[in-house]
Amino acid sequence: MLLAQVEGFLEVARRGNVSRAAEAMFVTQPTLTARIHALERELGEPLFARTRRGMRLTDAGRAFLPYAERAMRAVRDGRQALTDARTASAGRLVLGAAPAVSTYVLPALLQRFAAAYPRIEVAVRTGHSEDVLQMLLREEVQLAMVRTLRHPDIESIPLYEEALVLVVPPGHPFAKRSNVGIADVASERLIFFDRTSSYYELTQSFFLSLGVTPREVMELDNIESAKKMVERRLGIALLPRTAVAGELAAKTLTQVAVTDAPALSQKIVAIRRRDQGRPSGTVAAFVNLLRESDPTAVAHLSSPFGGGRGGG
Amino acid sequence: MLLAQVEGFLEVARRGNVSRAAEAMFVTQPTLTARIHALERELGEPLFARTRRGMRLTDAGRAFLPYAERAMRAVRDGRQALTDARTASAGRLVLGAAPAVSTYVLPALLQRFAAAYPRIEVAVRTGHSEDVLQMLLREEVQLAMVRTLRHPDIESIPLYEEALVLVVPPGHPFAKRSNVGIADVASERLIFFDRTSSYYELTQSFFLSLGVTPREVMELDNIESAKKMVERRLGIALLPRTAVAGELAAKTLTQVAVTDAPALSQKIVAIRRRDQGRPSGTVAAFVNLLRESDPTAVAHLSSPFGGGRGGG
DNA sequence: ACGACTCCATAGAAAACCTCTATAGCTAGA
DNA sequence: TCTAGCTATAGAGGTTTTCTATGGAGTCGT
Repeated sequence: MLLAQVEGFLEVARRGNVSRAAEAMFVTQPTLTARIHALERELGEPLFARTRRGMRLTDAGRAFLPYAERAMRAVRDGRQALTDARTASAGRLVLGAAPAVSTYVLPALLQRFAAAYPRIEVAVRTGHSEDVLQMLLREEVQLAMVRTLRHPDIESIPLYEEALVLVVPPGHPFAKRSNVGIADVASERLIFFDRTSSYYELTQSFFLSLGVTPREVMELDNIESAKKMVERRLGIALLPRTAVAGELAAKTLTQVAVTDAPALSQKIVAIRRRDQGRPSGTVAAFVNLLRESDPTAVAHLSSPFGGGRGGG
Repeated sequence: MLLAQVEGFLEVARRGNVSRAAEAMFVTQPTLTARIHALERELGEPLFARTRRGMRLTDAGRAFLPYAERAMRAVRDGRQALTDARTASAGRLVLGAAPAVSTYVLPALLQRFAAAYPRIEVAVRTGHSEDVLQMLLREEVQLAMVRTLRHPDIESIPLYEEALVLVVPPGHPFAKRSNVGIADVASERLIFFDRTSSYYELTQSFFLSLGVTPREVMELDNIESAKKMVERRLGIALLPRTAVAGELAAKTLTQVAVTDAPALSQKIVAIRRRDQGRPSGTVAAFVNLLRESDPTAVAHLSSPFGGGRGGG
């Protein structure tokens, strides 16, 4: 069965006249007649009753009609869906993101994205970078924003460098001192978050590499809680710059520079399955927005502590 | 776009491998490759990313996939619908019927029909014969059961002859007399039904042709009410035999033969649009049932008064 | 009643398309 | 380096499709 036959069937059914239908379809009447005949032969039943006035649907034709319409509509909609996806005017985008990205970076990005592409439906799956990588490999997400990872089947786009900054409650002694060293930090009550997260590993090895052993006071499984703990003066913490931007601005937390330690930061990248071909449609639209956002929404989130600026 | 291309797309998407998909579709690999290429060219976008291991859907391909499936399903279901209709194993049958047919003849018929073809959905539109004819011409019904009508665009199948019989309440003087003449009838209180119905016209001209003028007592717009009136001894009536079969059996009404008048009856036919081609599927199934029913369910409804027996 | 008109069906030739076999190109893995 | 497994390509052959031209049937108007 050919779609041209189905389409011809619909056109003839609509107009009750082969000649007009043929004209409308830009073919000759014998061509369309042949298509109808072929379709009837294949279906084993006349779809039209031939009358003096033209073609009328038989009961069989009437029974087939809704299915023919459905098939043509499916094809038409499929074409439209591709056009939409190509122009990114509609479609669906499924993103994966590490928790810090999901909570502190994506909202602003998605706000801009939704404004630019209102008809694209966006879904976000949050998880630790390694878990998100697995989602990507299983094709549960199309694009993921995580810390730098290595895997043969993915390719990465550098996004930005996220600094871990030392935050203390307002009025904390460190806030007034001009010189805070890593040894000072290690002797304070420290608040860490999420032992299963890469941040934990990163911060631990940071201290170890500097020859100091932090005095752990508290470990929480999410950044929000850690911030609250610092605000309640239960300790100080090294937290992602993006996660404390609001509190720093509101002066409910104070950032303290550590003078004798290198910048502590982590590269955030967008990753994608290498075998997925060129990013197309919705993904491409989002990636473009990421690039554009770099000097603005994302760049200003880069910390003066680590100072890094994401590649583009 | 060809359905073969869409089908090939689905098969390749399912298996992730052109060669296997080709094998499954009983074509060679280059053929299927060509189909995929043609589809991609027509849609203006690669649907697959070619990898070492085979073919993976691109985002575009994934976007198109549900539509392709929908289209193929529509075609498959359409084929099935035609098969069902041909074997009358499923489908829809829309009948038109005159009130007396709809109320007194169809129930038994449809009961048998539903038993024979349980998956056929039946709808009945009731109206006066002329109205039902219009429905048929407007293709709102596929087949109609009405009194004999003449119209160039319809063809008729004789069904049965429906007699109008004289019914009186039990214990009525007529019930005991061996000889009731038309003059006797005309002098009784008569109950008619529905001036807009053909029955009214028929009964009126019946009396007129016999030179008697009936004394009309009551006119009702439906047969059920007329029967009730007779049962309450408000008069006697000429009613369709099929409509009083139950009451006669239950002896709540008594049939009286009129000795000096010809049979009064009306031919009931099934009509169909002439330009609809051979009755197919559900309609054919119903027509066959009508024919089979003639000696049984329908024939016994023919009245000993009129005595007519529908043609077949 | 006749002729023009409209409609679908058919014939035959030309063109387009599809499908095949054979083979190339590429990559991964032994 | 060689083999295996994948898709892409080339070119021939054959089927299919499409066209123009015409037939045949019936309707409508004069």
